[in-house]
Amino acid sequence: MSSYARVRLLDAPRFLDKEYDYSIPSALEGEVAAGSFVTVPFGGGNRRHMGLVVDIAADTVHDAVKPIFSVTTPRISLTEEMLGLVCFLREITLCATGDAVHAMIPSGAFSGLVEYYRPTGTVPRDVSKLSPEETFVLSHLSRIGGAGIDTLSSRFGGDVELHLKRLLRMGLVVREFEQKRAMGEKQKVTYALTQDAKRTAPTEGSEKKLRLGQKQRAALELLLSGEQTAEQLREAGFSKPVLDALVEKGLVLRRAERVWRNSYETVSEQGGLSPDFSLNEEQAEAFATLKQLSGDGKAHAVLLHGVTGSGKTPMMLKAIDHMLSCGKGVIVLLPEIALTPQTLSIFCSRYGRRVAVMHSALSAGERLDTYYRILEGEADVVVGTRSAVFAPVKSLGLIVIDEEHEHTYKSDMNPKYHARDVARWRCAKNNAMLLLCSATPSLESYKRALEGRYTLLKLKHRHAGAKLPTVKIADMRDEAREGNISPIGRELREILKENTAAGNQSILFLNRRGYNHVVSCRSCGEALTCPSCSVTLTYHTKGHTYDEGYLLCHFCGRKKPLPTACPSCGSVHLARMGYGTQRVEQELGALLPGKKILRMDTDTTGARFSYDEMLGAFRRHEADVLLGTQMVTKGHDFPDVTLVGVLMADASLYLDDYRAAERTFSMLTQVIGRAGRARKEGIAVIQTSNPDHEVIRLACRQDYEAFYEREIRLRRALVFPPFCDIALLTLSHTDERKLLPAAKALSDEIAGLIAADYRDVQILAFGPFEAPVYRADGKFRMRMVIKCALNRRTREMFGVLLDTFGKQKPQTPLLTVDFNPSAL
DNA sequence: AGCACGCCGACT
DNA sequence: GTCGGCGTGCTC
Repeated sequence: MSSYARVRLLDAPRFLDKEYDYSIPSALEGEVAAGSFVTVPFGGGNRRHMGLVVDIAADTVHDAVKPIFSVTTPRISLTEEMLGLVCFLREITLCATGDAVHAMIPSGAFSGLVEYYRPTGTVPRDVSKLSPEETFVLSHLSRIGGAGIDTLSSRFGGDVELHLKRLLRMGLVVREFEQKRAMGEKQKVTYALTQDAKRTAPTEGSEKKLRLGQKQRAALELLLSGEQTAEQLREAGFSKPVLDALVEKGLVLRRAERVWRNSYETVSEQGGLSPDFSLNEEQAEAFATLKQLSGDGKAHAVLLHGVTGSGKTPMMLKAIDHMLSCGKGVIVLLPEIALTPQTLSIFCSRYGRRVAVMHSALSAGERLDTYYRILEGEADVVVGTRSAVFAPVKSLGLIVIDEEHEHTYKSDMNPKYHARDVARWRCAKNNAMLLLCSATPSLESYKRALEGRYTLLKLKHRHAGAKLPTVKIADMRDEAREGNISPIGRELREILKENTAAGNQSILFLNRRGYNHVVSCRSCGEALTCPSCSVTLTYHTKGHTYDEGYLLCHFCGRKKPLPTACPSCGSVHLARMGYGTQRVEQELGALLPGKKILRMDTDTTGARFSYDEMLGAFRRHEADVLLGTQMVTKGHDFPDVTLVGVLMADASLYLDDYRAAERTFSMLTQVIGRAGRARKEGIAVIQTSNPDHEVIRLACRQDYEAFYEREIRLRRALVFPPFCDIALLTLSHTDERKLLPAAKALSDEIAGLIAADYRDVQILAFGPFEAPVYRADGKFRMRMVIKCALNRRTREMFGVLLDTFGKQKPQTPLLTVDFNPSAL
């Protein structure tokens, strides 16, 4: 009884991403199931492609069915849940199957196929037909017996492909596709003396009999003090042959055990919470509800809305404890910026080796090991960033999303998924609980909670009697009128001086890096912009001298020296204006002589843990002022911080994004919550040119409910999410002239679809217009913003759009679709 | 995407 | 006559 495998290709563009039927050769019978990864012949040339078996069928409607080549090694395969998730991801993000799989499986699990060329050995009939280069390539291949495309092109340059094509056609070489070797397991090798060796004390005397060399004897002496790892021995100058000889002589035992590459093993055990902390009344009540919900074996979504400092972390830990005690696995998602050793130590000290950490800085090997540890059930508490939502946790019982409103949970690369959507799907599949935590929930989640689709739990009181800081709004318009151009206003200046003099710490927040925000020409008024992006360049100082700086594009990261003359009019009078963290740092130095100022932004936290080291130093009171961007708003309690200053509270208020108010509110609420968490009374100074703006006032009062009411009314009136969905269509190309006709065609195509096959789909289309950053990294971008209600039909329509635009000839602008993007 | 098939111009 | 241009169409 034969059966067929329904296969989707992993390395195919979207329009080829369909199910293809393949027969299962008898050699592979029983080896192929839904979820298996296989290689299959595809296309006229029967090129080998990687595929995912999505189903096994008893028959096929096709008459010419090809057989599967092989099952990939190692035999990694997707569970039913993961297979379902691949399909779900593909449908909701319109990505290709391959993109979905790569988001879920570490790339080291099975590396792709390598193109491999081998000489056939046939003698060319007519040598004169070969070009000198072709002869050269062929003779090289004959000499070494075959080579991969990578080595060939690095040896002969990019043109090899052409030469190889000719050689291929003449039948002088064949092309094969071999599977790259998957990443190996890491082993820890230790050496120890055998019982025998210990008994006979092989130091003096015995070496003559055994004919030990000097090195070998020294190695034995070292091992007398106890077992040593291969690494330690190598450092002590004992190479592998020396040790092998001792093993051979039966004096030393070599032991190899598999180790997991776990970069967080060394994380210090300094968790901030004692293992058996207790919940306060409010928390206990909320936890009781959680426990009760999880008891019915159904899927639930809970929104935990707690004011800043209300102790959401203890709640989270109790929920995790409970799930683990029920034998369930847990995933905890944190924003990238919050995934610090301090945070991790909370989990690692509590759950020890059961914890697996997943984030973008892991090496391929670490990622693979982590994946297997989870797969094998060794780790059942997964802590990580966005992509950890795909962790193959066994019997998943809980997914926690901390700081639920953070936009980092939305991926802006393929597949453009939102971790919240994936989490919801997985919880529904597993009858698990989704726990969303935030002091300032996203409007979308809060609306769902009010509608009863999520269970809403509130923590209204700050923990341990900590009080909210006194909030002062400093009107910067007064300062400007008086001619004060300093970024630090008078009021903040005074309070800062007092606070520092009293030995207290302060945090200053400014969401702008660099020294000067813009450099513009005094003669023609032109501002300097990045040559490949339409973004003004920021002036950064180097070291301590103001004039030895450079220009940096914050969009593409390009650096260039400050020109001596204006590129558009030639004038030498270039003015550096506006301010960033570097300039504020300098001003603080002058304002607070002898005090230590710590600047924290992407420029000062390049290395992997320096961010955390800085936070640690600040916590140990090694600095008086912490000045920085976004980063200072996150992180943990600083008990000695009694002053928080926000330098440009309205900077983010007038971005042309419908979420500008939400972002500003959330950011201000969190910064203000930084001050006065402990017993000490705190002050927050909010500098703004819009002191009467409602969003700023509400944030100062930490009044989320009022903010929600205000904002949701606006969204409803203007029809913005959560009252609709937004599809962002982007056309990009290096040639600006190609963009306009393509934009027109896109707009027409949409109109055509809406008028014909998709008459049932309601949309509101805006554009095409230039993207806010029209030119980025050398490419020009036109956009359309489409308001719609996302459902199967709407997505299908956008899918059709992607297919028609993807199928066009090359040289035509690329279309991408992003549903509910994190930024407009 | 790749690779076939297919139908026109300019070269030994 | 053949080699090679890239237009069109298919891939289980």
